[in-house]
Amino acid sequence: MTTAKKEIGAGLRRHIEAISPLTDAEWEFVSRHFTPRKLRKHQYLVQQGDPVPYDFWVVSGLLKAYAVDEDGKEHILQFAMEEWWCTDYHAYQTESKAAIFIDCMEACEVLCLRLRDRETICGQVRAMERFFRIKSNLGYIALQKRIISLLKEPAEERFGNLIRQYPRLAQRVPKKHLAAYLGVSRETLSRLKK
Amino acid sequence: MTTAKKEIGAGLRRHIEAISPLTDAEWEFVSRHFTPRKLRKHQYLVQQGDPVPYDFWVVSGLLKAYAVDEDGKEHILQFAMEEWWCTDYHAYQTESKAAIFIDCMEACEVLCLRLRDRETICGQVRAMERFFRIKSNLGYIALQKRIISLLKEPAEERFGNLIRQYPRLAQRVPKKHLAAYLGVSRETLSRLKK
DNA sequence: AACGGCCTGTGATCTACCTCACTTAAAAAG
DNA sequence: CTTTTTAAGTGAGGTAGATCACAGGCCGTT
Repeated sequence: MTTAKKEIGAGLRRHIEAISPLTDAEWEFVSRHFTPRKLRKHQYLVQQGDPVPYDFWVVSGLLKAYAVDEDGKEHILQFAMEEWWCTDYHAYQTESKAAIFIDCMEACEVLCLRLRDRETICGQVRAMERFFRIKSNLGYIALQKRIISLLKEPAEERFGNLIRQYPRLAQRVPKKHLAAYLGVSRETLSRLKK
Repeated sequence: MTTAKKEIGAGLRRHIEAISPLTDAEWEFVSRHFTPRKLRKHQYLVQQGDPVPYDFWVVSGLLKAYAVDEDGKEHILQFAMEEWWCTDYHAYQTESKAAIFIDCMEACEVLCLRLRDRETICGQVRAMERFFRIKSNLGYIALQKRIISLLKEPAEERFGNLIRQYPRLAQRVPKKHLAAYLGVSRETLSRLKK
C-alpha cells in the first residue's frame, strides 16, 4: 500500500470503527478490497443504462445522484459528501443497469467496492457484516424521514429542515440543486427564501 | 412452544430462510425471542409520543404506518401485510418516542421483537445478522425507488405503478388510504382513475 | 326496514407551485 | 482582461391538484 493510499484508508477505518471496531488484521484484509479513484468535476461515476459494479465511499469532494425525467429535468435522490456512501443500490445489488446518474459536483476522491468483494468482506469479517447492517438501518431510517417530509411538509418547511440539518451542504451546493432535491422548481425555492 | 405458536413461527422461519438458512438449533434460539400478539381492527401498535419497544412481523392482517400533520391529515409511510416488517424504526433504534402511528386496518396477528433481543439474535446467530443486513438493504432500495417516484412522477403515474406493483394491496386498501400513501387527495385520486 | 357510519364519486372554486421570459451577477474558461 | 458559462432573482400567466360541499352506495346494527 502506498503512503497516499494509507492516509485515505485511515479515514475509512475511523468511519467503520465508529460503529464496529476492527483488529489490525481485519482492517488489513478489508482495506485490500477497496480501490481508490480520482475524478474531476462533472465526471460520471454512474450513468443510466450502464452496469454498476461499484459502491463508492467518498474520501473528498461532493457527488449528486439523480434521475432524469422525460423533460430532461433532474430529480436528486441523494448528495454525497466526505464519508458518505453512494451508488445506484438497486442496480448494484441486482447487477442490473443503472436507472440514475451519479456525477461529481466537485473534484472527488472515492474508494470503490465491488459487490462480490463486499460480500466476501461480510462473510470473512464478522464486524463488517455488523457494520453494513447498522449502516443500512440508519440509511433506511433517514429515507423514511425524507418520505414523511415529502408527504406532509410544504416546500418551505422542507427547505428549512434541510438547512438546519445539513448547513454545510446547503452552503456548498448551488440552490438549483437543492430545489431538485426538495422537489420544487428553482424559481419557487428562490421566492421561498423570504 | 404451543402448537399454534409453532404454526405461526413456521411462516417466519420460511421467510428468514428464503434469505439466510438456519439450523434447527439456531431457529430454536431465534424463535424464542419473538412474542405473538393478536389485535383487533383499529387497534394501535404504535402511537405518536409513546416509546417503541418492538419491531413487528405481520403473520396475518394489514397495518398502516402514518404521520399526522397539524390539520389532522394522515400521510402513509408504509402499509404492512403478511410477511412484512413494520415499526417506527427511528424511535425503535434510538429508544426514543414515536413520531408516527401504526394501527390495524384489519384484525392482525403479529410477532414482536424487542431491540435488545434483535441485537442478541444478531450477535449469537451469524445467519441472522446476515438476514437483517440483506433485508435492510432491500428496504433501503425500495425507499429510494419511492423517493424517485415522488420526485419525478406525476400522481397518475405513481398510482399506476402502485397498482402494477401491489395489485393485491390496492384491492384490500380503501382508496382514500392509497391517496394518503401516494401524496394526493382522495378526490384527486378518484378523478385520476379515468 | 330503518338507522348511522364509512367509503366513493363529482361539481365548483381556489391556490401553491410550475413554466416561460428576461435581467443581473458571479464564476470558469479562454 | 475578455468571453462564455452557470447561477440566481423576479414578473406574468398557466395548471395540477387542494379544498369545500353534497349525493349516492354499501355495509353492519338495532
